[in-house]
Amino acid sequence: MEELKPKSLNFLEEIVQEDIASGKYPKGILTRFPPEPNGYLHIGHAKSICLNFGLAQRFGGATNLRFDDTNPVTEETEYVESIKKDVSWLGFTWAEELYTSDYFEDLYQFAEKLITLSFAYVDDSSAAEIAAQKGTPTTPGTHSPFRNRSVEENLALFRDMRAGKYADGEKVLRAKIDMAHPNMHMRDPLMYRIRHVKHHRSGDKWCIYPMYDFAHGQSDSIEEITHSICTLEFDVHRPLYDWFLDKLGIFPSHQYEFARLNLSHTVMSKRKLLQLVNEKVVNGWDDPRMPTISGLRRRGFTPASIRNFCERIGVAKRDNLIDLSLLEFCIREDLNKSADRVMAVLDPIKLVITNYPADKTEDLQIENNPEAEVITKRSVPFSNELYIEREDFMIDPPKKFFRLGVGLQVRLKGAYIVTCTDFKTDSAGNVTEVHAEYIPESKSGQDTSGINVKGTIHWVSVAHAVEAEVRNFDRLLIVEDASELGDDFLKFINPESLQIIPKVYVEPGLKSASVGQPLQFIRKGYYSLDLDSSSDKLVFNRTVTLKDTWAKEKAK
RNA sequence: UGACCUAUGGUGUAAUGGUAACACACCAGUUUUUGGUUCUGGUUUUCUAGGUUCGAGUCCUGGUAGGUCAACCA
Repeated sequence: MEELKPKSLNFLEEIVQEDIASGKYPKGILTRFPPEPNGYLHIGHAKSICLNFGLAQRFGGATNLRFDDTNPVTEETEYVESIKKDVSWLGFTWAEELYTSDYFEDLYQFAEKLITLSFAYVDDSSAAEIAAQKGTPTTPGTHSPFRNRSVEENLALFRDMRAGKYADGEKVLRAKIDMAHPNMHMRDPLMYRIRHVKHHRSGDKWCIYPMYDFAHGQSDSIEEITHSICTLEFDVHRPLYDWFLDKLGIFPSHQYEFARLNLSHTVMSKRKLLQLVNEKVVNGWDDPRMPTISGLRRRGFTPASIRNFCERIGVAKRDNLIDLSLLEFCIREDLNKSADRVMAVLDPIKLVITNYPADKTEDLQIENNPEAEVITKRSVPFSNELYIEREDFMIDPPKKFFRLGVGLQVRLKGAYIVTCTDFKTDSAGNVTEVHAEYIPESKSGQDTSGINVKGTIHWVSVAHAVEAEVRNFDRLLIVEDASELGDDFLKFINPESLQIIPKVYVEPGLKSASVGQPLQFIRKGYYSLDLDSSSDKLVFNRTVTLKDTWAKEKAK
C-alpha cells in the first residue's frame, strides 16, 4: 500500500534504502534479532525487535532469530522458550531460528585460520596479567610474553585447549592486533576461553567457548546478515568486528548502532530487573509492574500498542529518556477502540431508589463500546438497590460537581435519571446510604423527560453484583530517571505501584470474561482478567487509568 | 588527561544548504448518556564562539556538556 506523503526515514532506513538503491545487496536485506538466552525480554528489546523486523518488512527482506549463546554459564533453555513466545506475541515471524552454538565448529576453524595467518596466539597469562597488559585508555598496553609463539606451537596448544588438556583459565586464545591501539578492544582481545561447563545445547562437546567479539560478527557473516544493528555501547566494538571479517575474508556484514530505549519511572537493565525479582520487590518476571514483555502482556498491553509505541519513539543515536506517558497514550489509543465497556464499582456505597419497586428487576440493554464500528449491546440487571462509587456522592458538593448530592440529578449509565433526596450516616458521620428517586420517563434510549443532566455515573445492582479482586498498578518508581541511582533505585520504589482492592462489585456478565480480554471499567480505567483468576474468584489488573481531567480540576 | 559517539520545545523525533515541523505532555475551548472519546486553538525549540555561503539546525574549526570503552559477560 502506497502512502500519500512518504514518511521521513530514520537513519537506519536511509542506510538500507541507499544500499538497495546502489545494488549492494541484490539478494535483498537480512537482519537479525540476537538475544542472549539469559533472561526475559523487556520493552527495550521490543524496540530492537521492531527495528530489525520492521526494517526487513519495509524493504522486502527477512529477519533471523539468533540466540547468542556463547556463555554456557548463564544461558538456559527456559529463556529460549520465553524469548520465542515474546517475539511471536509481538507479532513477528522470523525466517530462521538459529543459535551461535551451532557455529561453534565454524568459529573454531576460523580461529585456526587466524592462528595460521599469525593473527592469533595462545596466551598462558592469567586474567589479572592480561588486564594489566591492556594498559589504560590513556596509556598503551604491553606485550604478553607469549605473544611471539610460532604458528605451529599456537596451533598445537589451541588443539590441546579444545581437547580439554587445560583447566579453566589456564590458557586463552588472543587476537594479535596492537597493544598500543587507542581503542581498547583492539589491544589483543580474547577470542576463546576455557570453560568446562555443560552448554544448554551443545552439552559437553566443547570446553572452549568463543567470546562475543569472536562470535557475533562471524555469525552475522555466516548467515549473510546485511545490516547488523545493535545498541550504542557496541560502537567501539565495530573496528574489531570489521577486523575479524576482513582478516577471515568472509561475507562483509556491517554493524550499525542506535541508542537504546530508556523509559521514565522504571529500570531496564537486566541486573536491576533481576534484583527486583530476587529481592521480591515484585512477584516475578511477569509482574505487571515490570517493563518486561511478559509483564506488559499480563498487565493487559496489546502487541499493537507496543509496536505503535516503538514506532512513535523513533530511533537515533542520542541518549534518550522516553516519558512513560507516551506508552500510556499508546495503550489507551488502542484499547479505546477495542475494549468493551463494563461497570465495576471499586469503592461501593449503596444507593436506594425509593420509588422503584423493591421486587422488580429490569434487564437493560447497554452499549458495549460507543467507538465500535458495529454497536453491540449486553444485558445488565437493574433494581432498586445499587452500588455506586463513594466518590460520586458529596454531602456538600462544590460548584462544578456533576454527580450526586441532595437535590442533584445524574443519569445512571444506561438506565434512568435519578434525583438525590437524602442520605444516611453512621455515628462517625460517614455516609452509609444514599437515597434517590428515579424518573420513569427518563429511561435510556426512550427518554421523554426532557431533562438534561451534566453527569452520568456507573452502578451495579446489589442483588446481582459479582465480587471480584482488583489490582491497581502504577509506575514502578517515584523518580523519572533511575540511571544515576545505582542500587539505590530500590529506595525509590513507588509504594502505590500495586494497590489491591480485595472486594469490588462488578456486573454479573463479567463472570464469563476471559484472561487477557481487554475491558474498560467505565470511568475507572482499562482492566483485564489476570491469570490468577479462577471460576470462583475474579481478579482484574488495571492496565492503565483513563485520563482524568476531573482529578486535575479537583486539585485546584 | 586518550579514542570514539552525541547535542533541535518539558519529552521524543523530523527538516538531507532554502519558511524549524510532527507526536506525547501541558493549557483553553468543543463534543459527549464515561469529567473517557472527538474536534479546534494555544504555550514552549536549533549547546556555544568563530568560519564557509546570497543563505547554516544542517558543512568546517575551536570550545562546552552528556555518553561509551580498560569482564576469561553479551
